[in-house]
Amino acid sequence: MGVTIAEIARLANVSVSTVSRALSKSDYPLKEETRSRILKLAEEMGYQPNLVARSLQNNRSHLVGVVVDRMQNIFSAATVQGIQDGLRPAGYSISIAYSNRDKDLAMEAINSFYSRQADGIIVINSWLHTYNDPILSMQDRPFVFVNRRFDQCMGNCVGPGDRYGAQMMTQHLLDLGHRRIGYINGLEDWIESQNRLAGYRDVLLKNGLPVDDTLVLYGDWSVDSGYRATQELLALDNGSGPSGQRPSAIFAANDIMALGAMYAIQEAGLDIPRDIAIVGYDDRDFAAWIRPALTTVRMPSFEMGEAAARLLLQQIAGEDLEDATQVPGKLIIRESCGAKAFQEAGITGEKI
Amino acid sequence: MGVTIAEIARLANVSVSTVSRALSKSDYPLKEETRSRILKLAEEMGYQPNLVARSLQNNRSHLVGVVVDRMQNIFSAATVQGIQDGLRPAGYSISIAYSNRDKDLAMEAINSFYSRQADGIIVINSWLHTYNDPILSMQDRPFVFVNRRFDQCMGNCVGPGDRYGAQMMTQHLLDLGHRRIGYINGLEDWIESQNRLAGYRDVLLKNGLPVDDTLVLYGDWSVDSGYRATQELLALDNGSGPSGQRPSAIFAANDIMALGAMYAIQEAGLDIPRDIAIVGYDDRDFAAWIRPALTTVRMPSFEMGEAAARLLLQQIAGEDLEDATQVPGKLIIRESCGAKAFQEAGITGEKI
DNA sequence: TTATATCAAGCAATCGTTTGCTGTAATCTA
DNA sequence: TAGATTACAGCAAACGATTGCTTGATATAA
Repeated sequence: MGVTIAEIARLANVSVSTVSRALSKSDYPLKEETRSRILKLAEEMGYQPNLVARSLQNNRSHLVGVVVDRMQNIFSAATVQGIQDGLRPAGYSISIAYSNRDKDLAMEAINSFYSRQADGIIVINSWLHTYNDPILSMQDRPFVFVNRRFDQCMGNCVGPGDRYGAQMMTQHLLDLGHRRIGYINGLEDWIESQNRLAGYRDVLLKNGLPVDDTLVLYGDWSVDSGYRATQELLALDNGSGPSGQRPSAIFAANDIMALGAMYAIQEAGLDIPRDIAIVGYDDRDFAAWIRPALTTVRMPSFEMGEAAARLLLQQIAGEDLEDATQVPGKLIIRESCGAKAFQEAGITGEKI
Repeated sequence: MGVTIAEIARLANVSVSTVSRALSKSDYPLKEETRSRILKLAEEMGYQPNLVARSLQNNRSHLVGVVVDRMQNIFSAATVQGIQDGLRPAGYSISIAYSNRDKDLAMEAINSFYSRQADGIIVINSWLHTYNDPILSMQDRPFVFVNRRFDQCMGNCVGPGDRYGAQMMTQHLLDLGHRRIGYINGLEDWIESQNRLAGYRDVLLKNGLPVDDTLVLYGDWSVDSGYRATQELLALDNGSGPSGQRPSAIFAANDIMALGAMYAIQEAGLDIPRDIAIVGYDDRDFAAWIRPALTTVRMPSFEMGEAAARLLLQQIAGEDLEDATQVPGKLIIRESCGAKAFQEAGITGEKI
């Protein structure tokens, strides 16, 4: 199909080796005239190297396989973008396949990548909770896990700093003067739920505040579950002393439940954030669009992708890491937490 | 790295050709004993064919390159999922690169795919309105454009049936009894805006209704622009006869502006859908989460991906199409249009 | 029994590049 | 001027799989 170095060699009256070296070995001793003649010819003929042939020869495909659960997963998508940005400067392309959270499909994808001689594999894994088969088959080649940590391969893992993110957010609410903060967690067995709840607890304890279990409820990540949990929190207002009082702020473990919480609050005739503040986690696109705009923690999906690319490149270069990489999220302050009103009232960041 | 057919051949005491044929040429005359012995050995040794070597030999990479604008574009992501689903059964993998809406980056991606000997290329092109360079460079090989049509290559294009989608939605509103329907369009020079507006007009005209230009406003796809346009539409209510009356329904050309419209309506103390119905376009995830849930038209992103895969496979097989492929969207009826209340009131689908 | 068809499996070229080794001319050193 | 370097460029063997052609053995037909 395309132009080959053999054709260039014929037209330039040199051997294929000379063309090959003119094109890629800039340090090889070649007469300047010869080299430039070949380069010019290649340019004119529109030569594009055949990466397949090159791969076969050097045993380096410059291809990285990426496994995601679903393409539409917005977090995975951002991570893929980060991976690509991190890999492109090094001349790597990516091939992608989705697992649909199915172990067999994931295995199939990984095998297919290896058949294509991928130099490494990145698994964006928001679902595998235990370390098993797919990983075993990767052991001897460069690979990175994004989103899950496994003790057996800490150095190959990149995770979001969920605990740290929840700490930031909780501290932010404390700084705004809140002392009773409701927490709506996600499904109990998700690692995200555990880490975020831990971050919330960390900060309360550090500040000498009680962790009141009546303020911690569980949802299933859905709008409805956030709505119902909030109704429960609002019903706490039974006037029987501070411990029974409803919270002045609610921290939902994701934006979707936070949205449900907002509906419950508005339905109760209360104002956000004046009567009650509400914050979420993830920073999905709608968080900026709803009113009041949602204060939240941005998942560092893109940055995790960049980190994964770095890590993989290091492995390919032969270096190995000991510890897992944690990428911190970012506090996104909008309207629903009341920080703006707070600032406009001329109050500084001091606790009230 | 991996097991090669040469190693299998040595252990099986046969030549590499025999192994190759046992593994892939099921119709080649081989003694059954030999074949099964080789197959068993390959299985035991964990043989995985080297697709790079195979590609070099048969001049078929079974790889398809996909160019998207951004990975995070939720529509592109769904299309990629569809492409993968359509391509997998045929044994194709995909490589992906993003263009960031930059022509040079897109060209770079396309060239890189060709360097890798991709058997075809799919460009998910929700951005470039004219795109000559890449088209020219792809002319001689299989390729498909998703989301944009080009006269030079109609048969290689897959588009969403935006006009049809807007027709469906407008008809739906008419069926619910609405006669004055406000329309908030997107940016005027976007092809989406033009097609959707055309669909809205089609149905009004077909039903003998006037197309009142005071009811057609333009936004820039943002929440705010939908909000402002709706305020204008509400201000129409000046009591100076029917032509000055505010609409009883508003059709926004995307869900995001529809969200802004909702805020304007709620702020005016009106109820959705009782006082005024509001519908959108796209079916973004939040459309199902907001209250009232948004009636909208689902973009057939996934289905366009499947269609693109089919089209590409046909081209690879040597068939060529004449006409562009249109994939129709789907009407998603939720709460904001009032259809449910309508049905619950026992009214059938007849026009009032 | 001889000529012919059929079955099984091997030989070797090929795909496009890379690279170790070799060969030859030009240049340098003593 | 002889011998040793250096500078350029070609030969040919890889990389792993596929496949047209050939060969030898066996079965069938005349």
